[in-house]
Amino acid sequence: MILAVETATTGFLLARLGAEARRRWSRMLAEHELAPHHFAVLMSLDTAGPAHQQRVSDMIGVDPRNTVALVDLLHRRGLVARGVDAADRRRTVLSLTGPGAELLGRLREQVETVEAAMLAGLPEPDRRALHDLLSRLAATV
Amino acid sequence: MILAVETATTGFLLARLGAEARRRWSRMLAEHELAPHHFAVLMSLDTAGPAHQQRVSDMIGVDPRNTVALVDLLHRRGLVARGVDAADRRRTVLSLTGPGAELLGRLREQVETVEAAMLAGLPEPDRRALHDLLSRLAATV
DNA sequence: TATTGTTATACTCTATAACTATA
DNA sequence: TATAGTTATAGAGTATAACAATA
Repeated sequence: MILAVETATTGFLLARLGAEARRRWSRMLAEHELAPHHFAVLMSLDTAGPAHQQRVSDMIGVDPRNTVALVDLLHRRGLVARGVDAADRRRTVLSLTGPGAELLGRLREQVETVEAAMLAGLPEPDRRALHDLLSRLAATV
Repeated sequence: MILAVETATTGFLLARLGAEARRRWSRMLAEHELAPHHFAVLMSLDTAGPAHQQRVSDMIGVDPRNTVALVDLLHRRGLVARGVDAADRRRTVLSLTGPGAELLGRLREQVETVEAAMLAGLPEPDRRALHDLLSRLAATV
């Protein structure tokens, strides 16, 4: 894959490689009849613990109105539970169910395999450096 | 914007930040009635010089069939020229027109402003390191 | 009055299938 | 037979507007 690397901006490279990562996730997750965003919801709940729907939306970068359908599907499949926050009854508290956590574990392995293939062209120290830089940028954006 | 940074994979961070970069590009380019991919086509032609449509597709990561409409719009606006490759008449050679190059120059400035804002949370040496790592990864994927 | 979640909807982006013209 | 470009179209993803319940 040849890219306009010489004059490409950082944002362009992020968008370009992000789309590629998404495509690879997509193909893998399709076997489980899930989209990348569904996996992102599961992953964010595993990281943050039970969280309000809006918090989840922020974490995965999906607008709250588009998060509704994502959660609906996961809820129908029994992978996440919906609860009402007693302190603020407007809020829905999402949490991983047992089956949700179990599936997430298996998905994570497959995702790591797919990503390893995509990042294989970069030596290990550089892969770690890239991950670190992306994490720090993500925390500020 | 809080992110599931701790357990996020590199691919997730790429997709997440790539989508954010695309959103910011989008808002800026909308003033010129262009989409991110249109700008990417202009940028790739500026980098590679006259190029076959399929080469452009590879560079910007858009499927050739979806590139057709992108080029149609740019061609209608007189920003890119379509020519036929004499050596292989199946091929369309795309090139920047004068107005295309002129508009690209102005767009590039605005894009750089938008991206600077997104990357502001990262110190300059890290921004350079990130750009370098992304470039090298892009060359291998 | 502001915020959380929600619906309906329109729009954009991406992918599946198949055609044409050249090679 | 294979490849470059194209069309049509369905599906997935995203954004605009507005609403009900609660704060």
